[in-house]
Amino acid sequence: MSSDRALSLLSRAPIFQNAREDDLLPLAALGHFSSLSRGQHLFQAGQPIESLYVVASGSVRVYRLARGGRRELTLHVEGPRQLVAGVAAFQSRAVYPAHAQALQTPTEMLALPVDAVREEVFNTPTLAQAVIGYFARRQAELLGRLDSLVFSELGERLAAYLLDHAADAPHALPTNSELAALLGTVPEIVSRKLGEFYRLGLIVLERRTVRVCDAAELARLAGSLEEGTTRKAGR
Amino acid sequence: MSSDRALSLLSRAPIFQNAREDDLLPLAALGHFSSLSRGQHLFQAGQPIESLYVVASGSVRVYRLARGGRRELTLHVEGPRQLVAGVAAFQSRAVYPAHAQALQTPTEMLALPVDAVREEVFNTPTLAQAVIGYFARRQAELLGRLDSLVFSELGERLAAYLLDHAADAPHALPTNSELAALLGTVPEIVSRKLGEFYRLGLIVLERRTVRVCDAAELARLAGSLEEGTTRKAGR
DNA sequence: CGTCAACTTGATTTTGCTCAACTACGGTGG
DNA sequence: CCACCGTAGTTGAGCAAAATCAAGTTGACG
Repeated sequence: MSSDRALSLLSRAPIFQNAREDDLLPLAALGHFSSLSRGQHLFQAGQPIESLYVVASGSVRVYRLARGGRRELTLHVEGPRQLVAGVAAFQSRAVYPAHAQALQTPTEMLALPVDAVREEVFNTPTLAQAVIGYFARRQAELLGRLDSLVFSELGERLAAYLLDHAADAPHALPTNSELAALLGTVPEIVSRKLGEFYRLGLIVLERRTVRVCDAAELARLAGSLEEGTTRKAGR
Repeated sequence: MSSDRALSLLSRAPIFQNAREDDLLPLAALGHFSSLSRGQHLFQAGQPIESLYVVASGSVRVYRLARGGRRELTLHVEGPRQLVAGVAAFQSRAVYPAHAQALQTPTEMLALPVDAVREEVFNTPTLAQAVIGYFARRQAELLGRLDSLVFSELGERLAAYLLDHAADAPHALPTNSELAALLGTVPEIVSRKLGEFYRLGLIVLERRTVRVCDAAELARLAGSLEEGTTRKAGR
């Protein structure tokens, strides 16, 4: 039965990890699964908000457009058990503030009606607490994005990305366009910078799979942010 | 008695607007007021979080530093009844993620111990609801900052600022350094752009007071974001 | 084998940053 | 009352990063 699957997914989602299964039952009963293929949209910015989603399998990219679609910025990429549109669901605004698109070919999503979720969260203190913690974490992440985008230049952001994703194991790179959206730039520049890192012997590229050779040097390139935050405070 | 003042401030703070006064009493009793003069720090990034604050009078700027202090980015400017460090208080991280500094010469703050606030919020469903709503709004604002910083260039951001603050009544500009921190750039560029707008007849400047003359043209300059979001969706 | 999308690369332009000089204004103390 | 100083503002010159435009190249797939 589909609501069994919904329940088991919900109870393992980080956002609901403190809830008793009983409290999740009504939500699980209201949820329904859907499946998307790569590139399909879960929702688009400006559509009225009806559901929030939990990723069951695959992954979803949440992004915003600008300059008439010429540029895009990826806000999050969410994998299994993660929430999509979780924050938007609790805003008074009635429309999604961003686009969401499946990245893999089957990407299965559990849709939950926002009203039911809101009611359930507000009536279950442990859930409310979990949601508050989740939002706070989310905001911390966003602040990090914000100042890396404002303060550091592309080389630093790319180096940080590589360290994050390919430090230990080799890593299959997304397309340059996706990388560009993640880093807040355009594909050409990503191509150039990757080429530069390769020529410097910092990374090895083979059929879109990247391996870090000189992690220390990459860290140095990525690191100008760290220095700033290490400064000792004083009044 | 000081806790009367605390109570009246708390009960009128937007974040607590749904709470009964009874629920706020214990917080009011634990809070204490302090006074800062312009430039003094309420806290610095990296200090352990002990309190969150409600502005009683004056205003406070929350900002981050980078490049060893050469650049700064103002995240929020909060006036009376607004919260400072409200989100940070609910993160598990133990230190403030940004700096906070008084902008006016008496700036009075009510400090509340984070533990007490957390407990109170988690035990009072209406408060939890208010906090969730507040966090969601906050995140929406941050997303707006994010994409204006990533997608639009300085002229657009400055035009948007002017429309926001000086569209109707004349407006006393902050110093160029403060404006630069708000817009994510350096004072020189602000000076140049303001001069440019003046030469184009879009604004009038007189002793650091600005008045908008040609709102329509400013809106056009600020507006390249709007166009993007108006596009019709379709796949 | 043809086509399409992604990637690469070069040339050019724009934007913003940095450095440095210079001006205007508001005190302060002689 | 005036010389002095410090801060904020303005402006110019040079430079670096990134965006843009425009070819080419490669590779996957039908």
